Amino acid sequence: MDTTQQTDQQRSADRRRRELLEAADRVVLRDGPGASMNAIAAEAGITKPILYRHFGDKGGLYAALAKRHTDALLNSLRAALDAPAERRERVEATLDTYLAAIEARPQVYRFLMHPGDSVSPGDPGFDVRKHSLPLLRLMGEELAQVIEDRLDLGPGSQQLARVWGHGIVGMMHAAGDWWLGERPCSRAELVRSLADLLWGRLAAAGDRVGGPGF
Amino acid sequence: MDTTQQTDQQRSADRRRRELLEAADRVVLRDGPGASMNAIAAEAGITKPILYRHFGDKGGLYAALAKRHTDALLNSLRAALDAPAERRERVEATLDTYLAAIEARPQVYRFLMHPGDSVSPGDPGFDVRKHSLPLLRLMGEELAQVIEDRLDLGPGSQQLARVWGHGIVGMMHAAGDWWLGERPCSRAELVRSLADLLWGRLAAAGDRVGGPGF
DNA sequence: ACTAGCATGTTACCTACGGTAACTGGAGTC
DNA sequence: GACTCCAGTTACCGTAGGTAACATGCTAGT
Repeated sequence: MDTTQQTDQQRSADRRRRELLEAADRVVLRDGPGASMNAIAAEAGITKPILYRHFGDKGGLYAALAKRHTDALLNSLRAALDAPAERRERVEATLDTYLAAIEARPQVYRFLMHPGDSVSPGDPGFDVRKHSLPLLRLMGEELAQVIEDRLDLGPGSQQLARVWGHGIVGMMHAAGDWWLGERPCSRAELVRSLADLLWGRLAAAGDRVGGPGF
Repeated sequence: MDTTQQTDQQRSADRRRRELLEAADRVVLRDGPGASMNAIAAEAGITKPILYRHFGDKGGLYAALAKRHTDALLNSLRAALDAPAERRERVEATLDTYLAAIEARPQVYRFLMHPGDSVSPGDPGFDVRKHSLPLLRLMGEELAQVIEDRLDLGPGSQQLARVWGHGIVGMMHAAGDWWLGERPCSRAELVRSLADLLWGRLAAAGDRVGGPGF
C-alpha cells in the first residue's frame, strides 16, 4: 500500500503546520489579535499563499491557533475542577487557574476571546465562527456538564446546569477582563470575592442604613 | 457676542449629526456590526468624507452610535434597579430588562458587544476603545455603584462591590448570549435560574449520589 | 454689489488587508 | 530524460478605512 508514502508526506506537512502555528503564535503574542496574514507569513519566513494552503483562510488559521491554547486551558481547568477537595476549594482553584492563565499571557487571552474580529469583506451575512466555537461557549458547556454530573439540582437540572455553566463562565470572564485592565486587587482577593458571590453573599448581605436595600 | 451665530451653526450640525446617526443605525441594524462606512454614507445619501468630518473615524462613529443605545439600555436598567420592590424581585426585573432588550434587537446587541472589531490597519499596538468603554464595563461600574450604595458588605465593601458588579454583568451577558443563540428555555426561566445562582443555590445544592460533589 | 470666509459636499486617490491565479524550481518516479 | 507533484514565489483583484484637493453655496463685511 502507499499509505506509508502518504504518511511520510503527511508527517512532513504536519511538522510544517506546527512550525507555522508556532510562528503565528509569536506574532499574535507580539501584535495582538489584529495580526495580519502577511506578518505571520513573514515571521514564518514564507509568504501568504502557503498559509492559505495550510489553513484555508484566516478563520482556519485562527481556529487552529485557538484550539491549542483552548485545549491547554480547558485541561488546566478540568484538573482544577477534578481536584480532590471540597466544593468551595475546587471552585476557587478553578477560578484561580483561569485568572492565572489570562494573567500570564494577556495577549493570547485577548486573541482567544475575540477570534472573530474583522468579518470577511466579500462574504454575505457573517458565517464567522464556522470553525471553533468561541472559548467562552466551550468553557460554559464544559462547566455545565460538570455541574450536571456532580450536583443534585432536582427537576430541570440539565437546563439549570447549562444556564449556570454559561453564567459562571461569563462572570469569571468579565471579572477577569476588568481585573486584568485595572488590577484593583490581588488575584487571591478576586477569587475570594467571586466565590463569595457564588456562595450567596449577595442575598445574605444586609441593607445599608437609610432605606430598602438593593 | 457671536455665540448665537455659532449656536445656529452648531444646532444645524447637531441635527445633521443626528440624521447621520439614524442612517447609520438603520444600516447596522440591517447589515450587522460589519457595516462599512461607504454603506452608511450611502444610506444617509452622502459620501464618506462627511462621515469622517463628523465623527473623526470609524471608532468615533461607532462610539456615538453605541452611546445612544447604551444610554437607553442603562436607563432601563436603572429603572428596574430602582423599582420599589424587594431585592430578589429587583434583581429579576433587571435581568429581565436586559434580556428583553437583547432579545428585541439582536443586531444592535451584537454591535454593542463587539464595537472594537477590525483593529485599524495603520495603527501600531491597539488603541481601540479610545472612545467608548465597552458596554459591559459601563454596566459593571453602574451595578457596582448601586451595590455599594445599597448593601452593607462590611470591610472592603467598595472593592467587593466592583468585583460583584462586573461579575454579575458578565454572568448576565454570557448567559444571555448563549440563550439568544440556542433559545433553550423561556426568558422567565432563564431569569429565575440566574437569580437562583446569585442566591446561592450552587452552594446549597446537594451532592449527586456516587461521590463527592462539585 | 462684490468679495472673503466657512461649512458642505464631491471626486479621486492612498495604504493595507484578505484572498487567489499563475508561474518557478526542485524532489522523486517511470 | 520526460512526467508529475509539491513547496514556494510574484503579481494581482476587490474591498475596506481614511485623506487630500477640488467644487459649491450661504452668510457677512465693506
